Amino acid sequence: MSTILDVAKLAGVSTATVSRVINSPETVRGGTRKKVTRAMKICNYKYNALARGFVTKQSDTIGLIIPTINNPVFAESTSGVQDYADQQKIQVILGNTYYRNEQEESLVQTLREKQVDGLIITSTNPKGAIIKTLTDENFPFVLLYSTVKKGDASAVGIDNYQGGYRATDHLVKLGHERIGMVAGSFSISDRSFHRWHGYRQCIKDHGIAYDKDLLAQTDYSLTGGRDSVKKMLSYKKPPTAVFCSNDFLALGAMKGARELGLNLPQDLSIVGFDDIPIASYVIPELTTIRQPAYEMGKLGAKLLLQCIREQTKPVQLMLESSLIIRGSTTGVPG
Amino acid sequence: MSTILDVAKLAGVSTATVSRVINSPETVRGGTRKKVTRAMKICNYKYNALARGFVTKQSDTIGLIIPTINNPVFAESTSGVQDYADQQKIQVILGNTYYRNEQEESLVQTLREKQVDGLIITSTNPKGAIIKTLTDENFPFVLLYSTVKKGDASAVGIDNYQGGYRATDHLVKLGHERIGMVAGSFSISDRSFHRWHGYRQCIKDHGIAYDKDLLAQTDYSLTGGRDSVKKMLSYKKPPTAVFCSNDFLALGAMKGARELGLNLPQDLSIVGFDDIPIASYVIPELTTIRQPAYEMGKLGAKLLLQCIREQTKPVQLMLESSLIIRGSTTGVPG
DNA sequence: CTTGCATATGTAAACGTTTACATAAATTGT
DNA sequence: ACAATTTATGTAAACGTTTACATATGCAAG
Repeated sequence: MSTILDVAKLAGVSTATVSRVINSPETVRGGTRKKVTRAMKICNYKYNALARGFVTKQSDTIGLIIPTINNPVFAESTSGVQDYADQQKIQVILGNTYYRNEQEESLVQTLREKQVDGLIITSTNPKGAIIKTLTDENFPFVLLYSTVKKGDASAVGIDNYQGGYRATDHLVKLGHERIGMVAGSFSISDRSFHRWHGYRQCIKDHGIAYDKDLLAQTDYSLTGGRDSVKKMLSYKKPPTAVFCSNDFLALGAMKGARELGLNLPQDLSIVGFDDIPIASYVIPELTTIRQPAYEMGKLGAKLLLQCIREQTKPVQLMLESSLIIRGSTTGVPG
Repeated sequence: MSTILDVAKLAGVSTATVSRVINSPETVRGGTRKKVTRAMKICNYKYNALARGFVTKQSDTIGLIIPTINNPVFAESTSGVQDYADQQKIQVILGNTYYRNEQEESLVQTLREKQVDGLIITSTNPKGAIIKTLTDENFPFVLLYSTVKKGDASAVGIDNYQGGYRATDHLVKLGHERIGMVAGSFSISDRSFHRWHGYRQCIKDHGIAYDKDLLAQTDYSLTGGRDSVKKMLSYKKPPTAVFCSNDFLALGAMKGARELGLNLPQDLSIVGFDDIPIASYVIPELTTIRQPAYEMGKLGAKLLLQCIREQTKPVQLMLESSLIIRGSTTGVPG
């Protein structure tokens, strides 16, 4: 592979000049520029961005750490991050934690060794040591799907408590009193925990007694949703509605309910969370809390680059989520 | 940030020794090793993998280029790639082309400048100039979701023709004679084209006349599927079954049909392609051609690393796909 | 104790850029 | 045509590792 030096020799100029035609062509006279570009063609010169990163100490690369790319909501925000990064000529290294903290830790370390300029993290434990170290060492990063409203880490997220409250409120208003919740494991995601808080507060506010049997914690999967709901429906006093802390769980719940012979939504109302694209394409269409995943990713990337380039102060952005009422929820029977 | 040199000074050894305790600790005596690790702690030494990559000329990074991470089937193979890479201590830079050839080209270039060790590409145009250049310059890469059975590029894929044939055959065997196809645009994906070939050959083999009005080409999306099928169903002689060239299209078709008041599957049988996770969670459950996306990704990554490390000859791997019969297909009415 | 050998450590160049600074060349005004 | 100024180009060091090679150290056998 040929280097800048080869090009320089061939063109009869110095390496500095070649570097200049690459990075600021307007500063080199037309004639020389032509000589140089011609020389580059001739020796099929390929720029080495790694070498550049090495000297300038910026790699023009950021790391994106998410639980799993297989959840459409994370895929969506990943697109947002990538699109913004692409526009800014930045590359994105993607890593999945599968909700495992050690994996998150090792990813952070590896990516930092790779000299990424910053990190966007959907953390499994935003209050934990990993994030704290990052903050202490003043490494640029932003939290995505964050639950924090303030602090010394930049973050973008939605109000999960509010989301949970709204979802539950919708069910209560429809007349439901036995409302179950199928949540992602709290130990794995504080988002789920906040959503549950909203749920709990809402039923309390409406004078409905809390029944801990109506809370299931499971992994964020279709099967998790299905199995949890089936168990719940087997109780002597089954719920007439369930709030699921993401759409996968909700879709799974739909299936579980049907496998038990229920009609939807008459026999069971279901609310999801996220509003993944497929949510409006199933029957009944899924009532859900929409969160602006793509925008979140885009904004997160924007914030990170700001933080990298201008050393901005940490900010926490709370985006609006909204209840999308579709066909999967209806009044309580009878 | 401290460097190897700082550590070396502090420990009273040479940089070479420090480098050795990092890369091959067994070659340095216990005492020195301890001095060094202690010094590393003290100055909070952080390894610089970029600098390493610069000198060793390998970045331990590969690029993964896909049409869009928002299609679950690509998300699935991406997981496969990442899991294998992770296991091999390799990072993955992800890029979306959104089925645009120029985007593919610019991604390939940028990633090569970033000195990725190799590329995994789900190409929009595997016979085009981009791939040819890569081959000519002997750059390590493997094609994913490839349609090619042989050639001088490594590739892994399935037999899309066979998939299309099987899907159609299933419908024919059920008694359908007016079978539509909702395909992804041929100009954008030769996979879709191969699937259509299978479809065409199959109906021919069964003596069914080909009706070009029963072919829709659209973008690979839920709305694309919905709109195409609605148009088709508005014909004087509408199809009684449709084969969709991916599951998103099929799910969209389901919705479209229902919006027209049809009952599924009685009024319209639908076959998809991919078997994305949600396919078995909708009602009716989607009959589809399953392709082993995760395995494909994993295998692609494995192949690529082999190619990088051992300069292996190009190989083409054809994985098995299979027809998964579920509830979305049934006999022709009457 | 030596000698010889194996093993551990040190030396210094190399990797391909960028960039501060120095110098040379072109341009302007007189 | 010359000085003064502006603009273009060259020089060389720096970035943080690795690694071939040279040297030093430890150890075993005589």
